[in-house]
Amino acid sequence: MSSNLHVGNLPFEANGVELRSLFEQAGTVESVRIITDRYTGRPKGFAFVEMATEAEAAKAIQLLNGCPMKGRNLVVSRARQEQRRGGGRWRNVA
DNA sequence: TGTGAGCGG
Repeated sequence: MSSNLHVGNLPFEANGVELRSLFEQAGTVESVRIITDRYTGRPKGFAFVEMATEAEAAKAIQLLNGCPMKGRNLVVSRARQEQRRGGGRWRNVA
């Protein structure tokens, strides 16, 4: 049970450790994943932060959304539907 | 490297 957060406007100078530390101020961070291009290996400039609960996720949004980080302000919002990492395809659709 | 959506363990 966790709530995924989409973090945009992420400075390329930021690391998952810094992001995690930031989000831990809002609650329990399950995991932090910085998105990088799988084909070029370049950072896409945004990340996903998994919070323990929806309440902490909401708190993280209020605390870290628009928060200045390394000269850039973060954009924290709820992640989209998680049907992206389902292995590339939905489950066996009838 | 910028308004973006994750494929790894």
